[in-house]
Amino acid sequence: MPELPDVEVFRCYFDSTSLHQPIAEVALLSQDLRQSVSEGELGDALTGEQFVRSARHGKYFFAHCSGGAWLMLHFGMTGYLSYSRNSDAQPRHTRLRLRFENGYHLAYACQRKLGAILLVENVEDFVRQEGLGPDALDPHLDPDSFAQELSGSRSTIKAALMDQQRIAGIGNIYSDEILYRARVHPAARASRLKSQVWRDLFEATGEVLHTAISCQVDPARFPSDYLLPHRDKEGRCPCGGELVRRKISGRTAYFCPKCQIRGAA
DNA sequence: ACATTGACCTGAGAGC
DNA sequence: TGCTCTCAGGTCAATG
Repeated sequence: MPELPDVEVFRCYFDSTSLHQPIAEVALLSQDLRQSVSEGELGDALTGEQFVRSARHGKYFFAHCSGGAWLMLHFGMTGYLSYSRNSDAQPRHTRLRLRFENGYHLAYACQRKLGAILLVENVEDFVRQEGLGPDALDPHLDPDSFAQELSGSRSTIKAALMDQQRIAGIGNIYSDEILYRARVHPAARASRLKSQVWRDLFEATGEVLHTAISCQVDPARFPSDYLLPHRDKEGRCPCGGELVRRKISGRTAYFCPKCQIRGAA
């Protein structure tokens, strides 16, 4: 699940629960995530310290610790955070648990082990090392640089939007929504799109991601003319037509062939 | 050098 | 009920 809007909602949840609280204990319950530090390293960096602020780049979450280190969490396909009073109320697939001195726990849960837990020295270096593109909601991102980043791809526009090295934060779900709002066919070749299409895609990206965050990524709260509430096998496009479900660039895409004709072959 | 494919991991849901 | 099969919103190594 977790794409940029999901991670931003996690970040706000973290800020409202876990900032400025002394950390009493660190428990790493699985070491076999996609990437992980050891429990010892985590304990050394976090125990007795507190989180002073958080950050996000694309789908990556960072928490700055008073000792100087940043805790980096990536949520893979199934990760989330949960803050609770009792450790027995913790989620089933908790991989990391922090106990604060106030008695509450913050759990990082990840059913499939495709997430990551790392310690990094600073966010900018990490982003550079990973080769991540600008965050999709970076206020410095403008329509021209957006178009330039993506039009260099020889792939489909859907794959280009999901390429974290070009623009960071967009995954399978929100690429579908952005393409739907901009009325662009997901299999359109990125290199062939016209400048007006790029402007509409840029605008749709900001609108879709901001809307998803303000809806707390709850599909029931999305505007009804969005694709997401209808994005399932039986779903129909708000225009009344049938949605197509098809693998495009290796991922399952949902789209309306009547509405999304721009760039179609 | 670039894009595409399959593997990674676990569990839910469909179909028999 | 229980078994097998397919699929899932992310990434990365291997392949073309």
